Amino acid sequence: MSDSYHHGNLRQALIDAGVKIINESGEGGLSLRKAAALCEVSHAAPYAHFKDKDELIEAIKASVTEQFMQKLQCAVNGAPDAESALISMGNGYVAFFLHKPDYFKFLFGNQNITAHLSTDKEYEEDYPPFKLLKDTYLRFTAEKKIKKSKTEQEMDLLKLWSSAHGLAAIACMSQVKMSFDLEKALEGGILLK
Amino acid sequence: MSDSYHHGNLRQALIDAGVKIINESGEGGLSLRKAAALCEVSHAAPYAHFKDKDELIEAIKASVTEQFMQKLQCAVNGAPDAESALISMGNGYVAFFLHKPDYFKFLFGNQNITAHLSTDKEYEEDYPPFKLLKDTYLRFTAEKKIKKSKTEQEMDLLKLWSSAHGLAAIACMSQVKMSFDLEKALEGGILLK
DNA sequence: AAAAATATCTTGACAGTGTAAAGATTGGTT
DNA sequence: AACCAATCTTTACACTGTCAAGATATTTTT
Repeated sequence: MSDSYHHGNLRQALIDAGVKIINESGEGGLSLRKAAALCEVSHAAPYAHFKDKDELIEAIKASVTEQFMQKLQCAVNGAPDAESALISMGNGYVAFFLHKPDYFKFLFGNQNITAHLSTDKEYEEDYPPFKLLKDTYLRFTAEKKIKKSKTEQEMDLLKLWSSAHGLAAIACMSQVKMSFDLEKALEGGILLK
Repeated sequence: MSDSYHHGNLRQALIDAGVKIINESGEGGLSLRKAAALCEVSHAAPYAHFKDKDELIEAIKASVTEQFMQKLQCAVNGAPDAESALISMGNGYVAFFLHKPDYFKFLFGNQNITAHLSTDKEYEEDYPPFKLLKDTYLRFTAEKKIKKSKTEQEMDLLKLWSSAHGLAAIACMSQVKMSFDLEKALEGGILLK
């Protein structure tokens, strides 16, 4: 808390600095030393809180993923039933990155994410957005009393996830010219017919 | 051709060295100096052929994209009609990266690709794989005598592309556990029902 | 409350990186 | 034969991640 030697909460400050740098100059502009400088701290100070540059990047990703999850959770919570929750979650998935393309590149640029398509096991270690998708999907099949084999369920999940993710990828990573407004098209149901 | 000072074909040798490095250690292991060392040339020699590291990377991407296009073109050429060409192109799209996940990360990790969804304009500058998709799709609508509005066509293209791309992304960038064989599922028609 | 242990931060150093400038070597052109 | 442009080397610099050693503050122990 004292202003001189100890920062007080350098760990979180470094994460916030990282998010700021990514918003301003993308992942390419992110360096340990710049983040440290933003926190007015020496270039080696981060090593008291992170083993690696990678470990800082992981923490920044977790922070951005929290924002992402908030948006997805909102979309799910605002839906009257599981079916429309699935749809508005997909729309929220794409819309989030449509407004923050740099976040997409940062999160998925070279990162590995853990996901278990299987629906009959523990999957607490799943990538949180995927876990939410799985839960919502299972709620959907329950509400609609849909009976599907395990493999069919897994394929449904894979299709749901990859269609939303693919649309976000194309929209964020490519210079796509189109005559329609993608955000409006989402509401119109381009994702899930 | 002489062994001493001039390399002979350093430009292509650097590109090949880059591809090799990416296959062995991913994009993270790629540096100008390592590529130069592989060609047994000084660390500044690449600057006679490439303005930037980025320019070398672009050239490497073009080389990998050629391989990719070859696979897609094969898939299209081997199909009896445009409809099955569309399907087998999508399968080839995913299968290519399923065998070379590092290529996916390298090509789409942080890169921008140009694509014009509009079907009634010149689009020679489009990303070649997308151009092939667009051509095949137009051939398909012609064969089936399908009449669609411009917007509908663009949305079809976007859906086709993003579903294949999304599936490849999920398969390559994530540690997904599934109980079925994705490659078999592709042949079974998971992509285009 | 004093002392010891720990967490946090600074300084200095090193190898690896991209890139620029200046000079050496070569092949092709006139 | 003389010149020119292309190609390559050498040298240098700023920036990066990381480590080691030491300084300072906080917490724990006695």
